[in-house]
Amino acid sequence: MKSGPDIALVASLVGDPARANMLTALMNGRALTASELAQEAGITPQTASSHLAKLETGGLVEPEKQGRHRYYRLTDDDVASVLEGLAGLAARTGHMRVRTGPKDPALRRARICYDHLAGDLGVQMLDSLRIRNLIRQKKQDIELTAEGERFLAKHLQISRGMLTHPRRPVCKACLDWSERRHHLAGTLGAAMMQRFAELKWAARDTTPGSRVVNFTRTGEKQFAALFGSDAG
Amino acid sequence: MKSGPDIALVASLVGDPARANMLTALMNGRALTASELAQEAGITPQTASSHLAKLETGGLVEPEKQGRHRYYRLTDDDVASVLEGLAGLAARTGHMRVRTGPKDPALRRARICYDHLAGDLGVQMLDSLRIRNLIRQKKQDIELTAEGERFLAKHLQISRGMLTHPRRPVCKACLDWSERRHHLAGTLGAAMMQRFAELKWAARDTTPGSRVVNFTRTGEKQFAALFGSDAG
DNA sequence: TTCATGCTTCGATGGTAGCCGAAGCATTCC
DNA sequence: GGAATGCTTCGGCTACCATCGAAGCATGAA
Repeated sequence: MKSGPDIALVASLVGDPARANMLTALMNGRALTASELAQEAGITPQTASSHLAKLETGGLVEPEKQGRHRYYRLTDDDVASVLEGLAGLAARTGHMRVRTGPKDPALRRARICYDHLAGDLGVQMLDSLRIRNLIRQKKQDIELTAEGERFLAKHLQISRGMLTHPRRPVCKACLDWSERRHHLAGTLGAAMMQRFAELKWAARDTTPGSRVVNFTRTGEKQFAALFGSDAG
Repeated sequence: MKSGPDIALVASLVGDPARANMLTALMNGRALTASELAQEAGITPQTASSHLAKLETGGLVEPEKQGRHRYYRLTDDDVASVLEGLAGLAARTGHMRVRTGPKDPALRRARICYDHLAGDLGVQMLDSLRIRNLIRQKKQDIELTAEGERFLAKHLQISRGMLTHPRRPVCKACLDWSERRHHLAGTLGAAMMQRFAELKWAARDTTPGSRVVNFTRTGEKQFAALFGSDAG
């Protein structure tokens, strides 16, 4: 009767609390074992196994066998993007998973979204790039300008060649759930986040499962110098 | 301990097939009544009422009372965007929602879309009108040409004056889910469908809740003469 | 008023899916 | 080899929720 993609099937996968917790845990881009995901969701391994099998056939996660462990990761950042979108819808109705904890402000300020920077600083960065014509954005589509290439090479030692990937766009807009605006995804978003880490500007929170990104004092300065509202 | 929006709550709303069908029906941006949505989802009004209440508190749809009808529309395009994202994920796993039934071929051929003709014949009709310059189409916007007015008056006894409506456009392109192309909506689309019925060219299927439109033998001939690929 | 239509609430039912205990493979370590 | 770990499969239990019939409001028509 109806045709078109079966969104109910995918949505119901995310719709279960246990699976949703697993997926959210995977949003930091790292692969986790089945046991870790079980613990994250607060269920027994056998139940988790069932859930993970469903997520796998649904194409949301991908397994990687390693010894007697089975590591799972999100299939790609498209999945992450949809999850962030859902988070955005949930956020504005005020429905949070649990009461806002002490880490919440930090999470809103800077966090990992799959493999790129999200939160206040992530949005701010994309804004800055756009305003200074380093990228050109048409709704969801973003492309790097010649100026942008020079900027990246000069300040972050990122060359255009590093960013090419057979199945992933260089730039992509990802909707930020805490800011309700876009931040930068794609290989460029990933490369920049990686560079921030390498330069010791920022580091992921050490507590396992956390998505918080902590900026160092100097990192924050450097970041502000490049992408601050009064930069350029 | 967990923070962040409760994505499971929102996702589970979309995860139910009936609700997903309703939401997909609302994807064209138009508001539909509760009954229409019930019919779209293939459920009874009382079940639909329950679903719509949930969708409303979940912030996915917004009601608008009008007389004794209750029109629902998607809250905004953020919701639509997330639904598209989910559709994208579902599409690449090859999971389509195809409920094959005995009526299915008939439904694909000709059916009611709100109050106008949809399906293969609906798309064919719009194509024919466009090719013969009876209408002028710019993406979603369609306008009737002078030739078109003459054509309608001559062959279907439809005058321009019958089509004016305070809140509804004369012509509009409506995306056809079975053909994935546009068919004709608006007051003209409705008037033409009504005329087909009056002329006994076609009639809606008698089974309640069905959207199938059955063409009579002579009706099919007349329709083909006007809008067939070799017509004009 | 009386009737019809559109929608909602209530109550009961049934199917489905999440959940865990127990057992079964697979891999690694001793 | 045997033991331990990580994960999966199987079976049965339970809880939830979609579903519909019947009845109750609200609005509009006659």
